[in-house]
Amino acid sequence: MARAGSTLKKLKEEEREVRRNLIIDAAIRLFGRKPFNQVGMREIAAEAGMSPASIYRYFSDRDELFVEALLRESTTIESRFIKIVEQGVNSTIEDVANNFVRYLLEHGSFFQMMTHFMIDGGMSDGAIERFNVAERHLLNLFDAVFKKIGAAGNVRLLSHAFFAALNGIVITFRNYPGRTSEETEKHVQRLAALIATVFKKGVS
Amino acid sequence: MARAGSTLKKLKEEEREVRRNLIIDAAIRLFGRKPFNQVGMREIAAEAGMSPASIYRYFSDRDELFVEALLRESTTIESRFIKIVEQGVNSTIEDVANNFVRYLLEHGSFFQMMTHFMIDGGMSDGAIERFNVAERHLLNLFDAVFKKIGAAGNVRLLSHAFFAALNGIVITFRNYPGRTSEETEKHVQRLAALIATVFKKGVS
DNA sequence: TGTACATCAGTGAACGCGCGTTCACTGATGTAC
DNA sequence: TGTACATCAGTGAACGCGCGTTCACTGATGTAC
Repeated sequence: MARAGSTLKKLKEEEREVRRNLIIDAAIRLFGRKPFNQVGMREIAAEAGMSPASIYRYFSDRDELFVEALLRESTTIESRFIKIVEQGVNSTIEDVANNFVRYLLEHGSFFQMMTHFMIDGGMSDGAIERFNVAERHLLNLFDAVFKKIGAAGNVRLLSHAFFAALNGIVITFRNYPGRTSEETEKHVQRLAALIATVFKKGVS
Repeated sequence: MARAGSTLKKLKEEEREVRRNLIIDAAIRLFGRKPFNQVGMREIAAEAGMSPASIYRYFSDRDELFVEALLRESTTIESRFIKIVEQGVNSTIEDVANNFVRYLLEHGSFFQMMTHFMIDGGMSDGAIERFNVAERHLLNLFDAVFKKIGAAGNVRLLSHAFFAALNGIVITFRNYPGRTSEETEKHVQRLAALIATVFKKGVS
């Protein structure tokens, strides 16, 4: 009895988790389509196929949902780069730069949430800490790449500059007026390649 | 009579221009203190010492005021860098990088408006064009600096990358949690100096 | 197996608030004769 | 110079809307005996 009961309880919890993820997925999909502060609870609910009130069965408020979404995407990008850097045999700076900006361009959701966090701020302390953990993991990977090419001096500082420069490229030229999205992508990748080259030549 | 009349009319117009500028000044001051979308018309009115309704005697709507404010700051930064680059005898890449990030850190207003424009978009076509003119002037100055140090290849592409990298540094580390504003400033300037060095070594 | 009760996910409608903006009015200044 | 009228900047109060969030309820599922 107790066994059966606890199994059912577990199933219930799992189902609940599935629902929760459905909502996060819906939010992430919408952030990929439009700016952060133009995505409302009603729209997320519609995208997830439920009523706005239902979301509040799973998240205490808007911020909690957004933080979960950001953290989920942070984990995704982190594991993607672990593969690229640690498992890839020829993971050059160019590869990393190219993959990073491609990720930002493709995952508009992550981009929107990250920049909103950086510029407007206002996240809870716990959320900030969790986001920073992911960011630090990414920086560790960058460190490894710079060490591999024999960079001199403070490697972490290089990673900071590299990370920030790539962010800046995407932020500055992602919405450049009068360009098609193909042109934008191409330009951003050219600039990312340039940054990679300049860093490669400049740090040794 | 006609002369006196037109003089008075002119004075009226000048006075009107002064009032208009008071409002823009107030808006810019507020953008320096808090994120873009947390500055409302009521607050701007209070800062300018008038009623919210009065603002609409000078600007047709919120967007028009914000665009004027952004363009004003764009002109300011432009003339500041014309001085630094063209008149300064020793205007190295390092100087430009340092001045640029310092400007962004000090003029939170320009930073807020620029990033809002880049990330959220949604400005009128005319405003975009005017903003781009200012941006292009800045890039021309960067071009001149790169030419001076004998950069090879596509100089404008270098300027794009340099501009974007510096933007990225400020955006990424301006709000870094757990740091005082002095530490932040120092870190940003260190990274800007690093970017300048890397570019200097990497482009020749 | 059947019945009475408890639990809880889901929801349409409403609440409360803040925002950009407009309305209807006042009062000061300029103009005409 | 005095008087009647026009213009227009300025404004307190209100409008209308959209948002995050909560309420009060329904109905399905699980539990006890």
